[in-house]
Amino acid sequence: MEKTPTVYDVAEMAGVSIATVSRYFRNPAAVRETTRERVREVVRELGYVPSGSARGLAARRTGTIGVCFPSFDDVAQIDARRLEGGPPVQVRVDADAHVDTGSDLYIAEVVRGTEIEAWRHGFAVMIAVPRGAAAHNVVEGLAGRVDGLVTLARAIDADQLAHIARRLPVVVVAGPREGDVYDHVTANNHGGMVALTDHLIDDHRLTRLEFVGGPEDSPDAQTRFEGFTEAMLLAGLGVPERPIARCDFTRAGGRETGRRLLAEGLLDDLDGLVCANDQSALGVLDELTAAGVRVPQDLAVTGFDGIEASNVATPRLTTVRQPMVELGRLAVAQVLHRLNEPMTEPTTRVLPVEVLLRDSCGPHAGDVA
Amino acid sequence: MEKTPTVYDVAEMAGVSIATVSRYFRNPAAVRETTRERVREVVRELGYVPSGSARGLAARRTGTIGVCFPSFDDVAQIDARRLEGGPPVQVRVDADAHVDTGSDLYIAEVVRGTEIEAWRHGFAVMIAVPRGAAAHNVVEGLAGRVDGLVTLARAIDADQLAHIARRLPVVVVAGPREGDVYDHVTANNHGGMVALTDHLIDDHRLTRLEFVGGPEDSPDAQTRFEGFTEAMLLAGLGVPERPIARCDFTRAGGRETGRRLLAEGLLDDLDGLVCANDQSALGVLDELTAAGVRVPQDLAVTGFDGIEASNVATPRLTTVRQPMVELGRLAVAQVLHRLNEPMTEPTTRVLPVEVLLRDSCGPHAGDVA
DNA sequence: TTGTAGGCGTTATCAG
DNA sequence: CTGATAACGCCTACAA
Repeated sequence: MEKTPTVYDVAEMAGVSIATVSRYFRNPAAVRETTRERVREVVRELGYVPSGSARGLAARRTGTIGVCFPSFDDVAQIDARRLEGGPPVQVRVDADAHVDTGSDLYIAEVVRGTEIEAWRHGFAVMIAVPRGAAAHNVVEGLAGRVDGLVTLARAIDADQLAHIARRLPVVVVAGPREGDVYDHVTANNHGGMVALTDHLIDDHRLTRLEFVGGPEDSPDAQTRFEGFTEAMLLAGLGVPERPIARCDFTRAGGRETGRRLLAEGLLDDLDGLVCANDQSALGVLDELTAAGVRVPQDLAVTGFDGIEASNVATPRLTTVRQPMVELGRLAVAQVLHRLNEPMTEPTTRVLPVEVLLRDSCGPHAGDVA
Repeated sequence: MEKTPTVYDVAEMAGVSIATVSRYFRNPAAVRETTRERVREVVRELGYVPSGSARGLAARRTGTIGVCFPSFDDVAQIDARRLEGGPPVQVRVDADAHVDTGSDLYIAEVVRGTEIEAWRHGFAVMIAVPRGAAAHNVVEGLAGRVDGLVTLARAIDADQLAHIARRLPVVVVAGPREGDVYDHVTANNHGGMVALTDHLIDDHRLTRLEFVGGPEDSPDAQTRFEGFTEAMLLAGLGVPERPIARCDFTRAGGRETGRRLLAEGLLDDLDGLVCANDQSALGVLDELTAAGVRVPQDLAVTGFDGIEASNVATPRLTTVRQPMVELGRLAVAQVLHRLNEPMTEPTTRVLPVEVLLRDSCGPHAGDVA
C-alpha cells in the first residue's frame, strides 16, 4: 500500500479546501459541478477512501449496528483444526446422514435479517461472538464501535450488558426476563407451542407426551416448555414437572439425548416427543430412525424454529416456524428507533409464528386449511 | 443515555492523567495495582466504554476485517414485506417440501469461518452486502472502516475493487480471473468435479451426462464446468459445448431449470445431470420428483458444495464438499498476513475438497473406502 | 459556493 | 510508573 491519502492530499491536489472535499462526499449537491468533477478526478487518481474512524469521531456516530450472538463451536477444536494439508481431492462413500456442521441456521437467518434492515437505513453491521477468555473484551470492543447493539439471548452476561446499555441502545432477541429493562424482540413461543401441542392432542389423539428441553438459561426454551404444559393442563392430561431431558439446541445434543432416552427405555410408553427446537428434534430423529423406531407411527416428534433442514428431513418435521429474518430486521429497526427516542419505556415486540404440520406427527387428512 | 463519558472524565474522577486511563486498557501491566483498582472503579461507576472511532483514528488501525458478499434476495420484495401484522399464531398443513428461504448456506458458512479466524486474532468482522443503487457507497463505507477486506466472488465490481485494493489488503474467495492481482482462496473446484464425473462414468457406467451451469460471471461455476468437460473428454465421451442450462445458484432457480428441461424433453435420453451447486441440484430434484422421474434410477443428479440440506434431502445428494468454514478462515488469515507483508506477490490458495458419494447417483457397493 | 478553525476521544512519544 | 502533549482524519458551524 502507498501512503494512505487524506482529505488534505485530495484538497491540495484539487486546489480546494478540505471542507469542499468533505462536502463532495457528504453532500455533493452543495458543490459546484465543475469543482465536483475536479475532486472526483483526484479521488480516483489518489485512490482516496474516507477514514471511517475519523468520520465516526467527528460525527459522533459510526453508522454501524453491532450484532452479538453465542457460538456453540468448540474453541479448542477450532484451534486444533489445521487449515491445510491432505490430498487435493478425496472421494468417499458418505453413508451416514448425520453430519453436524456446527452451524446454526437460526442465528444465520437472524443475522441476515439484521443486515437487511441495517442496509435499508444505510448502516453497516458488525458481528461478534463473545467466546473464550477474552469474551468481555470482544463485547466491549464491539460496543465501542457501534451506535447500537442487537444481542441474541445468552450472548452477553448480565453485568456487562447493563454496563454497555448505559452508553447505547440495546435490543435483545429473545423474551424478556424478570425485571429486565431492555427492548426485546421475540417470536410467539408460547402461543406457537400451545397450538402445536393442541394439534397433537386434538387432531392426533396423542395423550402421553413428553418435552425435550433446551439449555436451562434459555428464556425461549423455558417459554416453550410452559406453552407445552399449559396445553397439557387444559386438555386434562398429566403435566410433566420438567422436561424429560435437556439438550443444548444442537443436533449432536439431540442425538445424545435420543440415545439416552432409548437406552433408559423412557420412550416405551410414549406417544410423542415435543422438542424445544428443530436441531435437537432432528438429532433425536436420527437416533430413533437408527434404532428402528418408526416416526410418526411409533412415536411422534416435533421441533421448533422452522429451519430448512426440518423441511427436507425424513420424515419431514412438524414444527413451528419463527420469522427469523423478521426478528433480526425488527431488532435493528428498534435499535434505530431508540437512537432517536432514547427516553421511551422499554418495549417487547412479539412476532407471529406459524405451526407447520408436516409428517413427523402423523398424517393430516384435512385438519386445517 | 447519559452524556457519554470520555477518558478525560475517567481520568479526572480517578485523579490520574488520561495517559494512565489509556494504559489501563491497552497495557494494564504498566499501571500500578492500586492505580489500576482506582481506574477500574471509576470505569464501572461511569459506565465508560472506549470509543472505537477515536482509538482507530489514533492507532491507525480499526481492528476490524470487512467481509463483503452478494445477495440474492430481491430488494423490492424486502421493502414490500411488512414487519408485522397477522394473527399471533397460524396453523397450516405444510405439504410442499419446496420452500426457499433465500438464505445461502454457503455464504453463511464462509462468513462463520471469517468470524472464527478474526476472533482468534482479536479482530472484529464487519459484513456488508452491496445491493441496490447505493452499492458503491456500501463498499466504500466498509473499506473505510476496516483494516482489510474479504470479498466473495462477484460482490464488488472490478473498478471499485481496484480502487479500494490500493488502500488495504483484499482477498477474494473464489478462483482468480485473467490478469487478476489479488490474493485468492478457493476450493479445488476443478479437481473435485473431475473426480465426481469420473465416479459417474467409471463406477456407475453413465455416459450421457449434461451439466447444469451457474451464473455466467461465476469463475467457480466456470471452473466446475471445465472439470466436467475434461473428465468427459478423457473418458472418450461426447463433450458438451456448454451447459445444458444455467441457473442462478438458488433452489428456486434450480426448480425453474428442472421444469424447463422436463418440458422441453431434454432429459429423455440422459443418464445424469451434473449441477454446478447443491441448491440448484436440490431445485432440479424437487421438480424431477414431482414429475415422477426417479432419482437415481431414471436419472442421476449431483450437486456441489456440501451444504447440510444436500445431506438430508431425499434422495441424499451426491456432492463435492467445499471446506466452507476453512475458506473463510484462510481468507482472513491471508488478509492478516498481507497486513504484515504488504509487498509479496499475490497468492492463490486452493483448499482440498471431498467427493461425498451418497444416494442420488446410484447405489455404492463398496466403490471406495 | 467555498474557506477557516475548533473540536471529536484516543494513542504514543518523551520527559520526569 | 505517570503526566504532558502532539498527532490522527474528518465534520461542521460560521464567515466570506
